[in-house]
Amino acid sequence: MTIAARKEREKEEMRSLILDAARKIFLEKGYYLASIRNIAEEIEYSPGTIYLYFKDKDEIFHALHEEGFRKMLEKMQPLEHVTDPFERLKAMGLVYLEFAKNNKDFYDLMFIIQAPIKHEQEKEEWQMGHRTLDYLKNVLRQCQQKGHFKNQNVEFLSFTIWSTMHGMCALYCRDRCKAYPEIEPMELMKNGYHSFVAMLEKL
Amino acid sequence: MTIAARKEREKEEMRSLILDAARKIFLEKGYYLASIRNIAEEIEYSPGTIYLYFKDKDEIFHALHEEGFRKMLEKMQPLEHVTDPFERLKAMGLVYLEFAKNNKDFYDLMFIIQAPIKHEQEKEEWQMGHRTLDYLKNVLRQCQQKGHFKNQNVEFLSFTIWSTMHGMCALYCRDRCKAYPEIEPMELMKNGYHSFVAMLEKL
DNA sequence: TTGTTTACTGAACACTGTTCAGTAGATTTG
DNA sequence: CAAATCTACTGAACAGTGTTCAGTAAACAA
Repeated sequence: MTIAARKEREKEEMRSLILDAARKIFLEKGYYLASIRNIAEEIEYSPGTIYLYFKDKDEIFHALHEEGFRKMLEKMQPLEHVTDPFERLKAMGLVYLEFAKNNKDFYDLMFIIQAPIKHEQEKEEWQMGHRTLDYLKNVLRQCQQKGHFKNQNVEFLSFTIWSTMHGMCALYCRDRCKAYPEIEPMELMKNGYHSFVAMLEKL
Repeated sequence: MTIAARKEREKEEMRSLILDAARKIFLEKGYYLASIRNIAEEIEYSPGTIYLYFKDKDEIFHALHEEGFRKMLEKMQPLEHVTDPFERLKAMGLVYLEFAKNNKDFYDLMFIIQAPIKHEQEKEEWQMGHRTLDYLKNVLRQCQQKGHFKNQNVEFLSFTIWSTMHGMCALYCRDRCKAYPEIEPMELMKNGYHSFVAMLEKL
């Protein structure tokens, strides 16, 4: 059994090796400019080898995609301990912004790049998305119980909030913040976020 | 002179022909999947011909990019006649949303896809962006004179508003509205926008 | 009619994702 | 231990990509 175990381990290690190289190349060049040959060269194997561990380029991409979501959810975990729902909502926004700042390329890969999506993968990823969105909606409902967002529909409000956060991060990732040459991108994001929180507070 | 004039005209016509085909292919497949050979086939010329009219694939892309901005600014023109600045601001948002809805692929091409940008092109496009952004900031300042947005910094507020609008459109273009399976995408956008306007009104 | 200019072609180059026959080495069997 | 099998890997091949450029045929000027 020890041999089979070792082989299993080696297989897992090889997958990691490929994924590490892929992460580097994908985050450097983006989906379309990253090539299998680049990744193969990085780990000093032939291109064909990669196909022994991943079905195609897309499967590698989606493995990284999932990794990104795990990374983000990890950062969100500690917020469970913030009891006041509005405070938790505000903290969630900051964590989101912070994640985009610290993992610019990951954010791009997770939320902006659209790689050809196979149906099986789609399901899994939507589950991830639904869970996150449901969490947001719950926080909003809790806020409503505390008197916030009177007469607001949680579905639409959650979309607005998601849009604003995503919009900021998308503009940041694609360097559109240059449109404000006088202001540091992160200062812009933080203060833009404060503007938005001010709106939420008065709503 | 008539011959030279005709040649000039023919050259212009050929450019248009290429651009028409390119628009079709680019909007169908996106930047990376659209190929010069596809475009050439569409107009029944050899691939080499296209390079007699455009420096490279990028130049074609940016010609379409510009076309998109002209299209959008055209839709914004009539809003000059809305005298109340806050009403104008609200109308601008709707026009923006409407544009993304009616020109989904164009919006994607204009605001989400990032093609390798050459420095010369960058300048022109930033001018476009700066002008639009300056216009937004001016409207916001006029709103402030009418009592809106007290104690708000126009720079940051404009970024927040831009982010929200772009966020909605980006989620729409990349089919993220599916996260709300019960709600029609455009209903989501319109109502999300109303949520946002409600916030702006109270700010 | 001859010479020149112009518009266009399509083969070539270096790249891409992906497949698959072939191989060298590790493992199992007799 | 030797022979057979099995496994992991290779790298050439295929059809595609953007781009270049020598060659050509038609339109124009002399």
